[in-house]
Amino acid sequence: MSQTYEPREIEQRWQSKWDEERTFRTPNPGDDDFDPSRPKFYVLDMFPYPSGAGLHVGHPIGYIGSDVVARRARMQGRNVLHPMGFDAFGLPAEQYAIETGVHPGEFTRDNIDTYRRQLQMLGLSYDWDRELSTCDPKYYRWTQWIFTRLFDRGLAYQAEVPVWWCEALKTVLANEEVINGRSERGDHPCERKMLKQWMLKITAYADRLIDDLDGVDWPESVKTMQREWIGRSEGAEVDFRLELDGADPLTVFTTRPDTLHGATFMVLAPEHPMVPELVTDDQRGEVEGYVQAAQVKSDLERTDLAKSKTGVFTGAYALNPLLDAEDPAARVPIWVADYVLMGYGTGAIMAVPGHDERDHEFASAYDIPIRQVVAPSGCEESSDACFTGDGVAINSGELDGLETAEAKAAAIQALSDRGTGRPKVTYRLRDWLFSRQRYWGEPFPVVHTADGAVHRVPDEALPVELPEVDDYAPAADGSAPLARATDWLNAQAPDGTDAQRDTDTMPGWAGSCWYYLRFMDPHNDVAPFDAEAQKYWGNVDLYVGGVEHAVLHLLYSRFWHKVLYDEGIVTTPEPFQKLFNQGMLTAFAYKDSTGRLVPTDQVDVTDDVGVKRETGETLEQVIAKMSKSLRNVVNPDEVIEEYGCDTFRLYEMFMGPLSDSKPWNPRDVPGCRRFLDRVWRLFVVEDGADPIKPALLQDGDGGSQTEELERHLNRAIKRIDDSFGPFNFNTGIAALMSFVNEATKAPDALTRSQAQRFVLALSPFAPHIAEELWARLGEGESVSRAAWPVVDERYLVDEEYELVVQIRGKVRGKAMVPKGADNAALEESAREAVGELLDGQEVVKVIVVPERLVNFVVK
RNA sequence: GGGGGAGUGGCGGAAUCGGUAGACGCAUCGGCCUUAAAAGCCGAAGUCCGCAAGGACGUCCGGGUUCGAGUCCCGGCUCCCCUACCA
Repeated sequence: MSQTYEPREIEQRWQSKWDEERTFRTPNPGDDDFDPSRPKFYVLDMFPYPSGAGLHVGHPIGYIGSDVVARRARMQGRNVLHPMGFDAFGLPAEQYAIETGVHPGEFTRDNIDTYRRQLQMLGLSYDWDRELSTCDPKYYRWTQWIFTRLFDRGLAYQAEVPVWWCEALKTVLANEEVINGRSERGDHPCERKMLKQWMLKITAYADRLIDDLDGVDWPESVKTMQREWIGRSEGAEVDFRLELDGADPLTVFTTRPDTLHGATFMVLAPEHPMVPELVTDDQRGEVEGYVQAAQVKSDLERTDLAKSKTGVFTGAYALNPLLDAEDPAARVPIWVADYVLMGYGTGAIMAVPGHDERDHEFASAYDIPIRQVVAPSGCEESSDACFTGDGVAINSGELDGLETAEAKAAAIQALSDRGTGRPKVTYRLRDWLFSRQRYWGEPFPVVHTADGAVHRVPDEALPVELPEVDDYAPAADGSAPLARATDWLNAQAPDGTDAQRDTDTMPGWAGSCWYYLRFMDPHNDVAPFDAEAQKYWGNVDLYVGGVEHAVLHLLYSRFWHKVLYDEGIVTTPEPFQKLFNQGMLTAFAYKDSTGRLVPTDQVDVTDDVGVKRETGETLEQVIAKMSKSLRNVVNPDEVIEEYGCDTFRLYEMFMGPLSDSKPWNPRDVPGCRRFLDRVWRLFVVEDGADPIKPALLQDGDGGSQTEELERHLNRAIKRIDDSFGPFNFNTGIAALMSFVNEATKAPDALTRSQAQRFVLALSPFAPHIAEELWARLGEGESVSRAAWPVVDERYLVDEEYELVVQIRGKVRGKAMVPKGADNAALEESAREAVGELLDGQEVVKVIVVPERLVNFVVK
């Protein structure tokens, strides 16, 4: 029998064994084999949406990283929860269903099978007994259950709101799903419409969502994005009385009440409800035309493309509440302009062109007066320029001389006294639009009675299962597919009266809001999860995923988690203690002289130079995202087929720090395979008959070379350990490579103990070859449950080291010196090392840094 | 416009505290092995000058601090990611 390294055979054999023996099964509190003395560790990947295309090599880089962490934690004696599941409701499956008539559930199931197969091929140590899928009624029963808790608390409500309507998708989309007026999925145009929708009151949690970020170990950039997304801003609401009999005052929001005296006009959003009421007859035609034009403009046109601001005068005037009505400055004209958005604040502003860039731009365009009311500190001059910073109030009556902060407070006080204003905190965050007129999602667990009341479905009647329909497409009028499931539609309210089910479904984000909790107890059919299990597992210790979820998923999950915390069913205020974002995996692409990217399959690459096959033109190598159009997408199946899964895992970890974005280079992959070949040959004589070198089956203590190897091994394990902090496994793997290089040069010096510790240190990265060598070393237990090797500090220090000798900071010599030598001895050795180079030089100063260098400073 | 990150050989990337720049891997070149090739093993290799010994220059650019700067400070350039009229 040949003893060559055959990764495919080894990997398949061990994967089957792990599967059969449930090697990575994680017991819960209460299970027979649960050991409460071990500390818990919950490592979670952001679970994937299983698309039809399968995984590409960029997908698993985070999964491999978290798997490496999970495997080491297990070897360090922790109870490791490391599960995987699928985010399975959502638009792509439904679009596919509409196009093909295939049930989205069937399509999704097939995709999940592909994903599961691909994930299992990677040798990831998941506890597959805990696998879940958000479209499974056993799962979404509890998603609905949580929704009813939100409903009971008044956090879920229906309202007529302006929403993004996507005609192509025939559904509403959340603000976040619309980018520049086009749908994020599919890039279809979208428009604003008023529709009755389910909303979740996430704004009630805005402050807690900001404040509790302080307690989690997340990248600062993600915390910043969340804070900015919530966008808390403090200021005041100010009421402007209109010069119009019987009209309600016009309320605006401002963060700068101190600049109220500088308000020379006001602006309403085109959608503002008071526009038709206050516009004068003279101006009506022009205003209506403008409002209509704004309505059909996409957001893209209203923002990006519109470099200059536009607007029209309504003919109406309002009165500044801080000024005497007789004061001519109190009378401010009201304009309509689309740079003011209905969705923020009150949809109306007081415009202070002296101290706001946008207002300044508008005033300049329409010749509106600019009044300076804040002077930069220490400078009494005022100018026509726009000053947006803090300073001292001027031209502001009673506020004059006050610093900006004081002036704000004084202005708010003055307004409050007059009953024309009040302090106000506004958030950029809107309530969460939570319904879709689609089929493939969780039905709402509510029924509507004829009297217009909404009743939530009692717990025991959950889940409200999705009915079968024969057409998944929304109707042309925008009514949901579920409206056609007539039998299903008719239900009863809890008191027995006739009722209708809700025909909307929840958005794709719903299921992912709490899946990390279900993993703690995924088969529970009397509760979303057992209280004991949740208490033990707590929150996620390490959550690994892409930065693209920095706001939406992570914000929504945090919101639901806090609601569950208030319900008393989770014990931590935050769901994810530490967050880590893996970098994006890119690929090389090639640009021709016109700067166009050439599809990779039309490029020949030799010696890192790309040449366009047809024309022979030399191309410039650049780094680009992997994309279908560039044909530079690499499929993991092929890499694993050619080199093996251990090589694939090792390469992905060896490329660079896990958080960095870096290019996949197919030419580098064989280097990692070569390393594993060398590892193998260190243990196994390939053309021999023994499964392992016989010397490795006995304890031995070797000679001086063994001692030297021991240093290398301890250094390598130290670097591996260190790499788990910053997730730069590339440095740890490099140290393992160095060890193998040394051991290969002295093959007889390697002892059994060293061989074992090396295999253990390698095992998180290349678990299959590690299991195989571990077994061949005669060990019966899986390497994944063996104890992680401990560094022996004594081997990290050398008794002799190389002292660098510099003259004026330039390296001029080296000397081997014993550790612990005193400064005088070091200087003496240094003088010897540089010899005559110091002759005739005047040494002004000698810098001695023990363990490092000696530097002679000469004139 | 705002926020975040990054610029080191032909390429991916190393370099605890300011202390030998380029670990490890790829590609390249040489040697050994072989009838030959592949594989493997051993070795060279930042750039420039030099036969060599050796020297000069080198971490995006320009200044500064220091005995000594990839690392610290000031100014500028380039690239990537996110975000975008939020009053």
